[in-house]
Amino acid sequence: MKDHTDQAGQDSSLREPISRKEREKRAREMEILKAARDLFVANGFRETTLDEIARHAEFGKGTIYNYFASKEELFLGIIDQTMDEVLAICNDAIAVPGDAREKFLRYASGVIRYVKENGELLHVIYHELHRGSSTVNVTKLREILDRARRGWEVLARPLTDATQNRLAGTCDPVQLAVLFDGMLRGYCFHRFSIEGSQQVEDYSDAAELITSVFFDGIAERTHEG
Amino acid sequence: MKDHTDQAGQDSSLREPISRKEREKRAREMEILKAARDLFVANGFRETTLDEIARHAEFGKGTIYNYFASKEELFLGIIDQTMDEVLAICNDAIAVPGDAREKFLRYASGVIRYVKENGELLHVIYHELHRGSSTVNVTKLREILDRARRGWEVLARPLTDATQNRLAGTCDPVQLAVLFDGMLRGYCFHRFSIEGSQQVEDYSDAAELITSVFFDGIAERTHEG
DNA sequence: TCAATTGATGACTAATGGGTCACATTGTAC
DNA sequence: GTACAATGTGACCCATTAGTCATCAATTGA
Repeated sequence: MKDHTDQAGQDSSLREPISRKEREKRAREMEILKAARDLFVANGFRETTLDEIARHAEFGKGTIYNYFASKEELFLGIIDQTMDEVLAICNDAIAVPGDAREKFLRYASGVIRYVKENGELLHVIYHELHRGSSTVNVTKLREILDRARRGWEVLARPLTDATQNRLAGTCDPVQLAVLFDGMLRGYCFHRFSIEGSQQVEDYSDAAELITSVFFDGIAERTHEG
Repeated sequence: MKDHTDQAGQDSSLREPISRKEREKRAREMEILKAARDLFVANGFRETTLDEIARHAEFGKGTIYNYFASKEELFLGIIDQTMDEVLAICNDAIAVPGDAREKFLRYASGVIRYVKENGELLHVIYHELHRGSSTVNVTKLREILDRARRGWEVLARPLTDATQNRLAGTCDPVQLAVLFDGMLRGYCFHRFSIEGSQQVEDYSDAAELITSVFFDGIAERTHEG
């Protein structure tokens, strides 16, 4: 899906219907998305004005509307990107060779890094999802929720194996993935919002702690088989 | 600083500085808080207008301002109530006789019930906390965060005992309480927001699952001592 | 070179909603 | 009953902001 700019008129251009104009349009679209995202991350969705976005993207306000029909649509574009990225973290994690523990460890450090870099973006999105009705068109919302679900399903996959998860027969693995995700987000909230993120560069300790709690629990191991 | 209008001159009124007027004022104040809370729970903070609150409380809009200086102050009043209630759940939980596991089980079912009854109130509050700067006066915000912290500290207390927590020496028990809380909120988000809360009346299963994961982990127990 | 088409622009519009205030209503004192 | 205080009220004010559109600039094609 990459565009190759064969300007000298090679035949390959027949198989490449994306013109320069189209490419420039796309590039500008990405530019706007990028600017909007920066501001949403920093200030939240509702508290970011279109004028700010336009100024930050170095476009006129009217221009934004040549690319996105509304502020909501712009936001949906960003959600799309984000969901893709999070899903990528999931897929990357379960591709790790080894047992479920190692996959979850990778997922944990992936998410922590992502939240560190993207601030409250995920939180803002979850907040919007939370309150379906008013803000965002409902069918689009369903679609987004489905994608969130898909992420959990990917994570749950290694947990369906009884050798990886003593509760495999007892409860829904997706439920467990949700709990793991909850711990992660709880950690991130606590670390980056409550305590004022004092420049700790390495979060692998945290990822390991969370994974360890999830798989081994915090109780002293007794010798019951 | 209370005015005591002991009109009939009984001696007992000396020991009772709250006049009828004062009581009625307080009652009306609570009435307004209740109405505002209903709407915030249903629709969120920003999306609730003062006109709606006034209409729902059956007062004129101007009257609201005789009791609260601003919409923000009204919201802070609700946060105060909520923090008290959550702290009460914490204290109730650690008062349960038995080991840490039983206390946490109580906490879990308390929180799940609370979220079920109060909808996204907690989420709305956390969302506002998240984005300190703009919305809410900063010193007040610090105070609120401190109260959240205090809840975790209460929960962490039984975890400082090494017989209750194999990680007692290794990591901060407050951190662990945060993780537990994260699982709870993850669960609630998933149950009440993502999946459309199909009338399940009993959530003790969930509370038990979460507690079990937290204390025992999901890994198959091997016989390593 | 000169239309013509495409696209950028920001002053403007309309709607929203927090906050105010002059007036109305109720309660109290004598 | 009258005067006075305290409290309730909603029409109004004004700042904010999503969205529009007449106008302008750039590019294209002949």
